[in-house]
Amino acid sequence: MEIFKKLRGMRDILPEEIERWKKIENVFIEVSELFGFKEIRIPILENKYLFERGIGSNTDVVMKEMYEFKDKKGREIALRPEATASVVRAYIENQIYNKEKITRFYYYGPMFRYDRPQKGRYRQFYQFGIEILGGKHPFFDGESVQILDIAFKRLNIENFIFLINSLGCKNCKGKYIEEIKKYFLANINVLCEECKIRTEKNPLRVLDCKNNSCRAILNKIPSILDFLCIECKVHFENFVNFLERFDINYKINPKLVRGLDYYTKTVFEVVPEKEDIAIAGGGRYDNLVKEIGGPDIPAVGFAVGIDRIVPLIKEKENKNNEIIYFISLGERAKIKGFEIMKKLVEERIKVEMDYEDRSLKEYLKIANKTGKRWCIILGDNEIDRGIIILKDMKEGFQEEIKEEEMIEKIKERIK
RNA sequence: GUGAGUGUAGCUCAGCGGAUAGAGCACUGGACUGUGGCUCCAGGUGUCGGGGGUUCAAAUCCCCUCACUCACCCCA
Repeated sequence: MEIFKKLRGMRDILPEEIERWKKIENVFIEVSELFGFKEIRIPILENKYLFERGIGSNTDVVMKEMYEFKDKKGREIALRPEATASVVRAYIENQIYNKEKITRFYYYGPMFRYDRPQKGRYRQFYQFGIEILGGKHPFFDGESVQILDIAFKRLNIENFIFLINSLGCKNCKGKYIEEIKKYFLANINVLCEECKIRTEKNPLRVLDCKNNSCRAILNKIPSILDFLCIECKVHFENFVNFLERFDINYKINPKLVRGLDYYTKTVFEVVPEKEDIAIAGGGRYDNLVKEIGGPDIPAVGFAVGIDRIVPLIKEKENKNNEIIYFISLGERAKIKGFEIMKKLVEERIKVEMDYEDRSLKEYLKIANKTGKRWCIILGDNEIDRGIIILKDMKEGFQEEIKEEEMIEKIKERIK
C-alpha cells in the first residue's frame, strides 16, 4: 500500500502549534482593526495575467515561482503568489473608490510560490497583510510601519529593525535606472552572468546582488536617494521623520529594492537582528491601481510571513489542562455519563469522553499522559449514590460531588 | 534552476566491509482486581528510503533515483 506524503513545500500544522498561529493572527487582526481596517477575502485562484501585469513579468515570482495551470476550458489560472494584486483587482472590480476616499483592507491566508523549500520558506505559506488605498500622504506609509511595530511588540518580538528606502516615482525611478544601466553596461564584464541579464531586464535588481565582483562596483554607484525628485524627497523625509517621532527602530538602506515591480517611493522590510530573513515587507505602489485598469489611485501596504513569525514566539502553553477527562466505567455509566457531559457542554465547560472499555487505571494513565488536569469518574457506585467524583490530577486530590450541585462545584473548582 | 549534507525501531540516534542490526525514550503486559505520575521485571519493536552494481560477504563501498534538511537565487 502506497503511503501518501504531503507535497514538497507543504506542511501540516498540528494542534499543539495552532495556539501560536491563532495568537499571531489575532494580534495582527486586532491591531489592524483598531486602526480602522476591514477584512477582505479574495480568491486563491486568479487569472494568471493579473499577476504578470501587477507584479511584473520580469520578476522571479512571476517567471519561475508561479503555480499555474489551464482549467477545463483552457483558461490560464494561477494560484496567488501574493495578495496585493488580487486586493487591487477587487478594489477596482467593486469600484470601491466610488464609495470612500480612503480604503483600509486587511487580509489573511495562504499564498503559493514554487520555490525550493528551506528554513522559513514553504510553497504554501501564510501572509497577513494590509493595503491602504487612496492616500498619498507619507503618514499612510508611517501608519503601516506603526501597525507592524505594535503587533510585533505585542507578540514579544523585540530584536527587529525596519530597513527602509525610497525608489522614487516613475520619473526619478526611471532616471535612476537609466543612470545605473549606463554604469553597468560600462562594467558589464565585471558583472556575474545573472546580473548581465538583469542589466537589460531589471537593473535595480543588480543592486542587491551578493556576488563579490558585482558588489565591488556597487560601492561606487550613486545612491537612488540622490536621484529623487523634490516631491519624492520630501515624501521620504516626512516618512523618516515619522519613524523618528514614533521611536521606530529603522535603518536606511539605499540598496533595498525588493523583487516586485510595482513599488514606488517608500519600501521597507522587517528583519530580526542577526538574521537576514525578512519577516515582513512592504511599501508604496502608486501606479499599480492604474496599471491594472483602475483610476490613478496611490496606495501602500505590507505583508507579514506568519510562518516566519511562529518560531519567534516562545510560549507554548498546554491548553489540554482545561479539558475535563470524563471516565465512565461500564455501560450504565456511559449513558448516564453522556447525560452529564451534555449538561457540562451546555454550560460551556470543555469535556471529553472515551467510550472504549478500559480499566480505571488505564484511563487515569491516559489522562495523565495527555496532560489533563481534571477527571470526572463515574461508575455504578457513583450512579447508585447520585454523585460523581471530581479528581484533580495535579494535586492528587479528589472529592465526591452530588449530582445536583455538580455544575456549580465544577465551575468553582476548575476556574 | 544550482550546490552541500542526511535517510537504520513510533521518536532521537549509534553501527561505516564480516555472524541473529543495537542504545535511550516511547509502547504493551505484569508486580498493583475501582485510582495516574515513581520504581522493578518481562516483551513486538526493523522492506537499514527505493533500484541496480562491486564482493565469498553490503546498513557499511560505487552508480542511479526518491525524500527530507540547509545554503544560493529570490522572497514572507
